[in-house]
Amino acid sequence: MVEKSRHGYDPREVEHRWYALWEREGFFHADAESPRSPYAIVIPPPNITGSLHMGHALNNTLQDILIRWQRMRGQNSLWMPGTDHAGIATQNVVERQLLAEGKTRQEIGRNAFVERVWQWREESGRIIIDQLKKLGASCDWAREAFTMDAPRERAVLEVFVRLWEDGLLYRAERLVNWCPRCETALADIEVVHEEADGRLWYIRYPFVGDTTAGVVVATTRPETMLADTAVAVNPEDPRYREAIGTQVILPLVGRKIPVIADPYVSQEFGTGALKITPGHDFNDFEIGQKHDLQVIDTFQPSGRLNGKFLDGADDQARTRLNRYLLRDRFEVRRMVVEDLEREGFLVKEEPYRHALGRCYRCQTIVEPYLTPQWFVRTKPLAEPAIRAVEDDRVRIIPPQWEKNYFEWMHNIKDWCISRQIWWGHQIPVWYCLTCDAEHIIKTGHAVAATPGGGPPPEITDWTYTILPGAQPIVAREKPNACPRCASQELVQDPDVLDTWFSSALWPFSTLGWPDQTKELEVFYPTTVLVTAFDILFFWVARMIMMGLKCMGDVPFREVYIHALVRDPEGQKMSKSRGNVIDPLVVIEEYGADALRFTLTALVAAGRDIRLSEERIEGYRNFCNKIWNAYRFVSMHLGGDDANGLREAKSPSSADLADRWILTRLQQVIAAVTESLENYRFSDAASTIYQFLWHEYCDWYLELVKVRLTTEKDPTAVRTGRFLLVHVLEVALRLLHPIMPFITEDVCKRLPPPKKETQSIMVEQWPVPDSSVVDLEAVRKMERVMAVIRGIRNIRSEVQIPPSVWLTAFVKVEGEEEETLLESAAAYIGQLARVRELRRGRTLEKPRLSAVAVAAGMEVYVPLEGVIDVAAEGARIDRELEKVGRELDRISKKLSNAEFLARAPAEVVAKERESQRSLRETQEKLQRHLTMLRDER
RNA sequence: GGGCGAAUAGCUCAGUGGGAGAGCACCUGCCUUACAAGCAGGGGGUCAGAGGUUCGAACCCUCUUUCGCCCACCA
Repeated sequence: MVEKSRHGYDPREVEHRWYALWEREGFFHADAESPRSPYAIVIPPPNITGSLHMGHALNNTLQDILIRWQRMRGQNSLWMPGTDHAGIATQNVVERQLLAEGKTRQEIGRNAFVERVWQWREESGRIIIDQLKKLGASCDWAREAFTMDAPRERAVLEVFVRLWEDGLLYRAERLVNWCPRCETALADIEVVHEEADGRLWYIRYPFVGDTTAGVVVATTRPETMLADTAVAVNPEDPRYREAIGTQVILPLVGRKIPVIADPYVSQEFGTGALKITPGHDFNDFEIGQKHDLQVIDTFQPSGRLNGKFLDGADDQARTRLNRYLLRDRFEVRRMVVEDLEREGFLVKEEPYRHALGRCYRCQTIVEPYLTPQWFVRTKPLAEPAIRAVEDDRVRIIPPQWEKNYFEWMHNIKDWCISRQIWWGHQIPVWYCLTCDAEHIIKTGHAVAATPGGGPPPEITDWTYTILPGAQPIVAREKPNACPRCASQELVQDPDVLDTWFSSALWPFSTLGWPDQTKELEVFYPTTVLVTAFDILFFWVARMIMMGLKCMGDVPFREVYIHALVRDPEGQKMSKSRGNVIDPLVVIEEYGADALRFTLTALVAAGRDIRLSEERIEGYRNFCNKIWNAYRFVSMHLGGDDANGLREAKSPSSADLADRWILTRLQQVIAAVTESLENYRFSDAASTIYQFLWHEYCDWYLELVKVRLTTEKDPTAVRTGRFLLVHVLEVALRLLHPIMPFITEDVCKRLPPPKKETQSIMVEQWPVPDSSVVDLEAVRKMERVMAVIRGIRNIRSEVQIPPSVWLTAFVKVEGEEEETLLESAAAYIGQLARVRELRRGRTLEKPRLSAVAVAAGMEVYVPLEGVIDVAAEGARIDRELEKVGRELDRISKKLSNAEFLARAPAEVVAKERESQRSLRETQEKLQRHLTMLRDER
């Protein structure tokens, strides 16, 4: 085991050292004043709560590949980095911390809480940046931005004010998705719908005149009945024709509510009668508006019941229902069902599977909730954004995602951008306490409790609740006085903006907007955006809308959408499933290069990646292969110093192997370049893998060995040495964007000697040199390889050990073939271990010889004297007997019913497998035996 | 309910009109002086099923089956 690691590549020390050098030398920096043409990518800013997961690793590897590649191509390559304040997510993290200390955010107050989040951000919020560096990301760190730093804050406020001025913002009381745990509104796409097992309860609402009869409604949320204000049926429904226009009694509460007719109600579902709760259901709200129904909102922000459902209840009901007060909605659900059953209103209940909406941050079941919120009118923004993609001003790759984009954009709803949390950009809107006195409720919070009944606690935190109808004063900064009444008593809207609002501005806010910076002029629109599909609507669509609105141009010309990383079973990686492969652990064990290469090799557009550790190990071995190829090269450079190698400026040679590898190299350069141009990352990776391992190492190194050990001509030897270095060096440059560390390390070690501060990352991207392309040499070399394979094949079939040198005959058809074999004789000799290679047009097949066909040529290997035919025959006989016995044993086992019944499936499968492979061996031995007998 | 995608070797996947491929796993032989994290050789597929177009189909069309994802207010 100790032996094994002796010649292994150790990434740990190497990666850290080279990254530090790149950063120190400023290789990541893009200068806006540079005359080179721009290539820009803005990073999808990771959340400050985050720690690098495989999704980040993939996403940032792909961006880094593009950035490094374009930088080598001479572009002014800017990778704009930064992090996202992640409003709700971050607030939740800090709230949990507080909770562990036995405190709540309300207790410490808004200012102290926000300060605490900033403090947390200072300590933990930059972890992910260090992790990106471990991955090798070549971001322009000097430009690092944060969605809540001062320049971004300025951009956010500016956009808000402009949208307001253009009539694209409004504040209105609407039913919104509400998370009772986060106690905030959510945008529609922040609700995750998930199928779940629930129940459907059937409840009878008695008629006012005849309480023995009534209308039966079906509901999945019986607790909402407390706020019902009608029952609706379909106007066409014959069952309810009589009931329409009458009144029913709301069970438990005793309120009288009308039976109304609305075509929305389906006759097929449930009983065909629908309870209407405009305060707690989106559809019911609309029906309520149409029929002018009262809206009762009987939940508190936390999802507990307030007393509004008691309005209109009789005294008796009041007394009984008081116990629902301040209880959680699900607890009330149980109580309501119980009470309904006891009082005979519950007709039946049945299991029912339906979709539940959950908060995308905390998975709590959301409630439709009536509150005043800020909305962006999205239709006018969406139209130009749709056109931009239609016109290919933004190209989505792969294009199948366009359909999703259009689908969503065409059906876009107004975007609720206000959140009732504290961590975020506070909305730049003020209200006048004087003019709007009746629309503002002021609540005081005692920040510290007073122990032992001392003086009353000092109130330092005031909360203002802004009711619908208040007149907003929208401004970039706090106005000195109310423009209407000149009062100086102004209060700011307590809400903060949706995190995604600031994300939507990212492509231009990071470049200095609203100032007219050089950076904006040079790098906007950015070249490409690289992201996973899951934030196409959250982020990509909104960036396009905001870019067009604020900059008058698209934020990026292309969007490359990649897949998600899953575990080997195709499951999403998650901590609760315990199937997470942590990229940092992988980097520690296998190196960032191996991880990057694995992700690159596996990424196929639009298809999820199933990542397994074995795969990473395989590509770690590739690193090792490169390392050992370098070791071989360096130990064979002999006395040729760097200058000697440099003299051979144009890599030309008359040698077949040289011309072959040089041609292949040019083809590989072209192929890798083309793959990257088309975002075919996995093609680029496998092309270079195949070339380095299976052509350069497996063949070219072996071919050159022949020359280095036997050739007398110093020029030929020198050319060989030069090409060993040259081909490896060019291949490393092609590989650098994918595997930045090992390529840097090996390149540094290859001659000519490099300065410490030199780096492969600023070397030129290779360009194919057509002057060295020789397709004929490739064809010829392939034939030579076929001959070598043919002989090796024979060796293996007849089990000739490598230590035995052979005579081989090749039957050729023409002079050309003869010349080819002549010139390649040394290669064939060495690689196939052939002492004597005879060739000719009239060769007779010698007695007792094995045959192979290689590229149309027949190859014979005489076995006389090579193997002892009699002994070999006897050996094969013995082997056959052994295999036969083993087969018998397995067959018996497999025909044993008891075994089949008892043994675990994998044991049976294993037995079958070994049966199959034994049969193969048997057949092969049989063939050899037959051959030996025939030849005799 | 609407939409999208997938089905190819034991596993993971590439392959878009003419040759069925790669990596891993498996079998055999080799510690051959760069590399056993390796080398050489080998076995293995009714390209989900059915029909159609074509001289020719894994590939194009239709249907079916199975799986995955996204969107959606039928209580």
